[in-house]
Amino acid sequence: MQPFDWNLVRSFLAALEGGSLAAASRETGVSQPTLGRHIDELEKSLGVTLFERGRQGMLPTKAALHIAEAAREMKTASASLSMAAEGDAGSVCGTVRITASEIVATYLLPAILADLLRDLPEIQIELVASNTVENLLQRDADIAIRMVRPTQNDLITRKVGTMEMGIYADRIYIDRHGTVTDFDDMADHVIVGYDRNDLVIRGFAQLGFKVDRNFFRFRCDDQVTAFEALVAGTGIGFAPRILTRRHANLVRILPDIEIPGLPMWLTSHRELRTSARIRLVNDYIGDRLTELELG
Amino acid sequence: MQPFDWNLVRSFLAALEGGSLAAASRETGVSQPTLGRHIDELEKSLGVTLFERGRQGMLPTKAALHIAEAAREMKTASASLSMAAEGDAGSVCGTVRITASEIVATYLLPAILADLLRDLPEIQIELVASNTVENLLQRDADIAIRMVRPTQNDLITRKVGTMEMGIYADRIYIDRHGTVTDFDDMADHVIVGYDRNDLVIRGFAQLGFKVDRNFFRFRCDDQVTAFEALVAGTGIGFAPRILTRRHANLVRILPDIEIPGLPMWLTSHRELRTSARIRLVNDYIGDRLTELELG
DNA sequence: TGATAAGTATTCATTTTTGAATTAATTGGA
DNA sequence: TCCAATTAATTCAAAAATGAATACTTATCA
Repeated sequence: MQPFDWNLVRSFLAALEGGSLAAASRETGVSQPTLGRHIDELEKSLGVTLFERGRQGMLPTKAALHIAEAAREMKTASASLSMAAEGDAGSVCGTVRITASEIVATYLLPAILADLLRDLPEIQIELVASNTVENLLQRDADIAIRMVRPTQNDLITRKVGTMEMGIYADRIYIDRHGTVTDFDDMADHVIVGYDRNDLVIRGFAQLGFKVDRNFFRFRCDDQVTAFEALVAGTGIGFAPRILTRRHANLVRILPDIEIPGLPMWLTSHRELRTSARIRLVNDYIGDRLTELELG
Repeated sequence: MQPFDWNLVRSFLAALEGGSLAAASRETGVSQPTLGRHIDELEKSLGVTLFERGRQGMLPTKAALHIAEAAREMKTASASLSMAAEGDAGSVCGTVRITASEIVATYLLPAILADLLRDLPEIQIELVASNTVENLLQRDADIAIRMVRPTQNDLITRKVGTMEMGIYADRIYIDRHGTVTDFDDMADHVIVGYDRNDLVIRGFAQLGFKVDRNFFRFRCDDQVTAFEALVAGTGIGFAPRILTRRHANLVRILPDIEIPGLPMWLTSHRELRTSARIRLVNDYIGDRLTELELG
């Protein structure tokens, strides 16, 4: 059994995930002809057809999907390896890549990062605002701040507080449509909500209120946009209480309804704890987030 | 963070496990200058020194050992990948690599494999007689026959019988030294045993007889050599009963002492069961071993 | 139907990687 | 102390991999 060229696996994964050689080429920076040759070679050395090519992009065969799992394991292990090495390199200067939910990245982190950049002059920051859970094991980011506790192993997680939520509307909206004194009144109002995230719906279910998607008359994928819509007087909506303090015109509605708060988790790969640089940033952000008055 | 050349990891592992570039070169078939350059390049792209070179071979640094685990994971994943592909390729011709304990490989398998080679003409066999447990996950072999149940996950294991043991001596020895009627008599005799394997010692402990290494006056690393020594009349020893049938001059001693038998496990990687070729060989050997009169 | 866009394959000059041969350095033993 | 053996580094010509440019194929849509 002679081993195959491990680099071919990287090209294979890129093609599989990109859906086409062209996409993979854009993603990886490797030229499209090279990627094509890599796939050819991998197919030859494994004796298996991996893609039906042509038409529109490359269509993975069953064999390709079968192989994919092991290929991702290789990628994960390679990321572990470079992380382990990074720890040994142990330099404090360089880039740290952070991912956070849209709300946190937009409204909470900038102030903290501004101070961090001032206090740690050798460090550069990349901030990715995204609600999709990046894969820390494959090092899509060094540090993640999320509202759900990560399930992957080998991650170091620290709870940095709970974001208390409330129901709010802008005074403009209240003046125009009257206030809400009872939960049942809300059926007559414009409710602002997120399109994809069913967190709020489940939250209501916990409280005994049955609502579905149609409960929200104004829906929006983007949490930041939804919050700004709330501030602009579009309707009634749910918002982290810490954000509403900055807007004097936001009025709390039905303060008696207890909405479960969102826990905030700061996460990084265990290997990264051996990297002085990332540990530094991790601790800095963690401390600052913990200090915030989230209630 | 730009990714590094994954092939460098293979060279790194070879150098680490071989202990020198030259050894790694012999092992992998890659030339020694190339391996050296690979290590250089890996060190450069990880920013870490991996080996103190010179003196006698290459001395791994702490960083190298730190990285090694992830590197082995990559190797394991790559083996998984090629095994998965092999199943999809589904060809019946080719090589199957088998590892078995010395006794099994020497005395039991040859007859079986002779038939197998006749019945399955497209298949080639590599047989490794070794008491060290090879790593099936890294594909040191496709099929393993062992006296201990493998503990690794992702392995498919089948018990193919229990090798009953007995205490024997050749008639030559008996004639010269007299027979043994009581266990305590054995202290006056030459006992043949394996040097490293403490299985027999533990077996005695289970039976309530306390013996230590010095109990064996003739010790030998090699199980096959030990058995042949027994046959040649060197002394009294333990042997699988199935082997003693071939030697009419071997006399069973103290037949009332019940020695626990050795279970025999036939193992292969789960992915390999999807390979028609290996499944074929696995089942063939499994059936034939099961049919043996091991008692 | 033809224009367009998006994809894969091919060609070829350039760059990179490789191994055979050789050199240099170190170790262990007579 | 010198010799033999073993090791890593260097040199250089040959082989392999790469990307820019280009050709080819096929969906999509007016």
